[in-house]
Amino acid sequence: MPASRQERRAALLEAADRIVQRDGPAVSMDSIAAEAGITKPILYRHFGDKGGLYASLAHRHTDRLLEVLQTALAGGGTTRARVERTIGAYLGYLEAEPQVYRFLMHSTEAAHARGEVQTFLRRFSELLALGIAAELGLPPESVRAQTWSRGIVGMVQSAGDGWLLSGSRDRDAVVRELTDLLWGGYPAAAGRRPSGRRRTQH
Amino acid sequence: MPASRQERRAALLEAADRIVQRDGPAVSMDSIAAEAGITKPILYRHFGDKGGLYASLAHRHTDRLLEVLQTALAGGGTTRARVERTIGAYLGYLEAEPQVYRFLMHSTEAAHARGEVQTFLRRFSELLALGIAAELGLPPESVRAQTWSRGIVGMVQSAGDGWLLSGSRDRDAVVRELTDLLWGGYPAAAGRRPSGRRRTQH
DNA sequence: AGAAGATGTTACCGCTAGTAACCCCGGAGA
DNA sequence: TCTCCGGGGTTACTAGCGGTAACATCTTCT
Repeated sequence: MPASRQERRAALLEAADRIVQRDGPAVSMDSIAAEAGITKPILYRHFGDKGGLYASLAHRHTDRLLEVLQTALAGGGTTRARVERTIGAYLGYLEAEPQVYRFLMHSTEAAHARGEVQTFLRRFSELLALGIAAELGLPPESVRAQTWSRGIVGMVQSAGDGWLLSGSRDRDAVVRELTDLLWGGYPAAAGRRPSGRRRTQH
Repeated sequence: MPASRQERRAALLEAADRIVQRDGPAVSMDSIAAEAGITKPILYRHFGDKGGLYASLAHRHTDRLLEVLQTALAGGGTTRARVERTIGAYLGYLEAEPQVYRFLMHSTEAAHARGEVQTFLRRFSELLALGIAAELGLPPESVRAQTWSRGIVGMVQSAGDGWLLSGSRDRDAVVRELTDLLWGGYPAAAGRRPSGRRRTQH
């Protein structure tokens, strides 16, 4: 029955995932073990500690998401098209798996998974920074590109969060709004208005 | 000795703050009580539970920060000047009190304070949304303004985080970079480059 | 067959959040 | 002066958690 070590581990993660989705992230190791049909020490043999388990759990999800985003970003088309596609992919993921997202981002008890999420954000951010730097003809280590990429990542993440919270309205509309924002929509719109104090600046 | 109930409470928060700054956020209620020179049940009489204490603790800081940001945002000057001033105020706060910031945002154990931080972000975001809507002549409940404001808040927060992490370089440079990003610096710079696939788009 | 090692279990430890029960002391009423 | 009473304080406890040591069992190689 024990199959290979890898499969066993995968089965355990599967069980852990199931019960976390059902009972929320504030779940005891005993419960997880029970759901998997085994007892605690086995979990510890496989994952070291609770942090390790949650990290593995988070890793599966973030890895998949990273791949999706990477693909969306690397595809063809204009810069704007690629940005829109990537933001859309991210929001699509949120829409498809909101409970996973909430587990990763907002679970108060799953602070252990935080590290994986940070790593994910950092990795994607670095990726994006390289893309931006290349596109702008800046050196790959350009701090400007890094600041921008971190900012963009945070922007999409935060806006996506709010979007998810306020009962998902049309996804594409949000994607377009965010892209507009990146494309200078804010000062442009303000400059166009009479109440705006100045015209387009630079 | 017990002074008024309010003062007592403030003194307790002061003590809690002290020990959290010193020993990190993963601190037991016993330690906090000891630092305050009393015992546990008193803490519970004042704050209900650990979550309540951490929430109060967070509230003091977020309230102060919110006021700072509100002031910076509401001041005079061009739109861009006000944005720059507000971002600068935020980064200045991070620079001045990094350990407080880390406690609020990244402490794994202080997940209890999370709620307060969320509230803070939401409140400021709503404030900003109103400002944006007014400036753009949109209705106050405009979802576009809301998406933008959430996005901008997240952008600054995330970029600030990265900035703090990578040994604070010049703050004003980061402020300018972020403002540039909001003012359409990304497509503008990309459009100017030969490697960009197209000219300014839109 | 028998040793070795993986796999699983029971039973425990130490620590933490949270609480019940008591204690002590200052003041009001007789 | 004695007594009652209420609020600030403490001790001592419970329940449940993460984590581990020690024991049992089943497989497999020689």
